[in-house]
Amino acid sequence: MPQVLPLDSCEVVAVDPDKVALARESIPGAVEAGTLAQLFKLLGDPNRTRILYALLEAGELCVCDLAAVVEVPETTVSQALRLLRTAGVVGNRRSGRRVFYRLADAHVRMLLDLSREHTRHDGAL
Amino acid sequence: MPQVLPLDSCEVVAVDPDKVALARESIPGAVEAGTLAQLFKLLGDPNRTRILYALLEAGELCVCDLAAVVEVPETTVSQALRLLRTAGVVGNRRSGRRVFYRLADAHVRMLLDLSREHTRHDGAL
DNA sequence: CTAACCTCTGCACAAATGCACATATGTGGA
DNA sequence: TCCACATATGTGCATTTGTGCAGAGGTTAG
Repeated sequence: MPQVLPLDSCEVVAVDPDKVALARESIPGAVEAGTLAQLFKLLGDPNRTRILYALLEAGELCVCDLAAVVEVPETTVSQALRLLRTAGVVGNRRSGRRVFYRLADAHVRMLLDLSREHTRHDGAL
Repeated sequence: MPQVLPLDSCEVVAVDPDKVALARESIPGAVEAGTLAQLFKLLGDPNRTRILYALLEAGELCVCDLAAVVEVPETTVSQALRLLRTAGVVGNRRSGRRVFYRLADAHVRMLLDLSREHTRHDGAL
């Protein structure tokens, strides 16, 4: 029967040791997983979600217009944009007193498209 | 949770009324945004993230092997899988005492691929 | 049938998160 | 210069979320 070993012993009794070993090497490490999770967490709030889809549709919007689209106070929008900006999900451009925001890159756009298609195709959740 | 304000307080002074009106019609409503956010929120935890990438690599794994790959207690894995299962992100198959989990559909797989590529391409965050 | 095993679930506590208020920064016009 | 406007930031509170423990299904072997 399996021998009791320190933590890393999990794989000794693995049902499918090959897959386990392979997966262990391939999956994101703690750091990369943290980064990925951070990204997803940012998308995991209805307000931020709607802000991003608004930018996906409109291309570029200032804070006050975003607030109008999403129907939340400008403060909330600004807060959300700060997080998204810090994470590199959106970029901004200053024009006079206003600051216009846009999606950062094509990956984000594809991500949003895919996700919406997913939730529509099979009503996940 | 999102909060809805009286309408007139926001949209009257829109800078770009056309875009605002267009975006307002196109973006996910409260319900769809909630569903999307829920999906992203599920991916927004390092443990769940690694579980999903493990399934992406290995194709199918039982709970105990997943615990070995991700290096967390089986209880934690089981909890995570319950959430993912409920949301339709993963599916499962029973074989004897074991339950094997897999990614639910191609959308999820593409989502994971895209995301990892994104965080690698430009070190987002 | 009983025992051993794998997985699932409810409960409780610690930690993280979003929101709104008040206030600060920065910009353009009188 | 001073004021009005657009956006940004810091703080506090209410809520949510993740995790581990203990015990409950459900399944196979003896």
